[in-house]
Amino acid sequence: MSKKAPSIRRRRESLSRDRIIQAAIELLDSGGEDGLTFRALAERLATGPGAIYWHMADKSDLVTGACDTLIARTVQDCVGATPEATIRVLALGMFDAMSAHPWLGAALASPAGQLPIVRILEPLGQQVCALGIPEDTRWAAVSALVSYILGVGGQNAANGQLARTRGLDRSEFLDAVATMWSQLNAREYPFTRSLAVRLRTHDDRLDFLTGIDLILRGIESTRGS
Amino acid sequence: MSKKAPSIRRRRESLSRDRIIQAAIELLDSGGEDGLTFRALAERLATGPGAIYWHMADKSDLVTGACDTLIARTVQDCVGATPEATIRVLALGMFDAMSAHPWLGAALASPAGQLPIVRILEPLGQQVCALGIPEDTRWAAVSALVSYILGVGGQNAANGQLARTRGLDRSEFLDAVATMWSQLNAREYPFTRSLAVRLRTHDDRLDFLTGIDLILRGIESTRGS
DNA sequence: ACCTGAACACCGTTCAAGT
DNA sequence: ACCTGAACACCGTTCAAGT
Repeated sequence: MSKKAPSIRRRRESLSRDRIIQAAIELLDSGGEDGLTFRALAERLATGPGAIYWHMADKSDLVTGACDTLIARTVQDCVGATPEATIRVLALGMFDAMSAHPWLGAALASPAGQLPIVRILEPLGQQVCALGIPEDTRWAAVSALVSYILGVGGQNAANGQLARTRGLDRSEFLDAVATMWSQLNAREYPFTRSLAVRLRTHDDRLDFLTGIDLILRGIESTRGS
Repeated sequence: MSKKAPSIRRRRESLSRDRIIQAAIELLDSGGEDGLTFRALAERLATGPGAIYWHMADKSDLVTGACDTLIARTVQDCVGATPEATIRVLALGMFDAMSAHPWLGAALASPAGQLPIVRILEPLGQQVCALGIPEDTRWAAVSALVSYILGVGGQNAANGQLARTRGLDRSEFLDAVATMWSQLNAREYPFTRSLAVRLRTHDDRLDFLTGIDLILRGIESTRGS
């Protein structure tokens, strides 16, 4: 995008880690986890599978790079008026990123995602410190936030992948799950059945935020002790 | 194990869904997620890959069955003196199951895990109801608990898989992570660096329980509102 | 230094053929 | 009804060979 070389044919730019990772993200976005293949990636980059191995160690390196790029983008410039507000913004940013890239939740839960997770662990930890939480409960607070965010993300990813496999859109899928739940044995599964109704109308994003607020309240209640 | 046919050679019991799932669990336990293969499974059951397809729909069916069997075992007979105590027992049971079967966390976060998750959703939901939480915040409460449990499980699974790949035992692995964290840029990653020390000595199970208690306190603080 | 593409050792899944 | 095992269409990864 620089203006230095105005009308050079940019079709044959040489391969680079960044270009490869960008192409990997596009493949993941359009085809899910199974869509990322060395052969498909090579084709998209107009080269052979072997060329990619010159720049990337292996498939795990590819996934780590994709996660890292997206999380870095999500986390930058997240600020709110208070520590609580910033935590909410960070959490919502992750939620939205995982919604926009349904493979992200699963990838972060894989070994390849462990390094990128540090990028979200750090700012959350800083905000928890800013909340004035005593040192011995800081880890529990941050761990609860991170695990909750990743847990919700993983669930969304799994549901999205399930829906895609069956060729359903979001509301069709929710309807299918709701129907399945409402057919569960009434004596064994009263609670899950009672959720079935709620499922069709609920707002994922709002529910997610409610969960964050719940954890924040739990965190703040430890401040005095 | 019945006594009906005392000395029949039990080597050639015919295939069944249960026997296949049991073998699948053993394979997953010993070889991780990559260890479960139709060919390896067939060999262990002294048959061909095709035979398994007579009893199971596909690999996803295999994984769902394995998760379902383990969760059902974990959840049964979980009772405590109070709803809070029961929730703790349920959560710890899941934590221990995911520690004993390191592939379980990842499997539950995959599409194949969505059905088995209902088995843990239900008793948690029932206990949250028993806590007297108003209906409109029940879902947030249960969702926070389930997501947290699955999130922690997923992280443990990812770490375990990473450690296994590099042939490290638990303390060697923690040491490696702690070292990596302590080498992060001091200005960008002060919080993560401060965790590095703690990491070598912390108790996963205890930290997990602290997180559960944190969420429980958050839940209880909504009871009045 | 960087790329090519055939080849290797695997997968999940299918299916004609057997009993 | 249940099982066999060869065959198909893929994978990730390697590596001699090119430029």
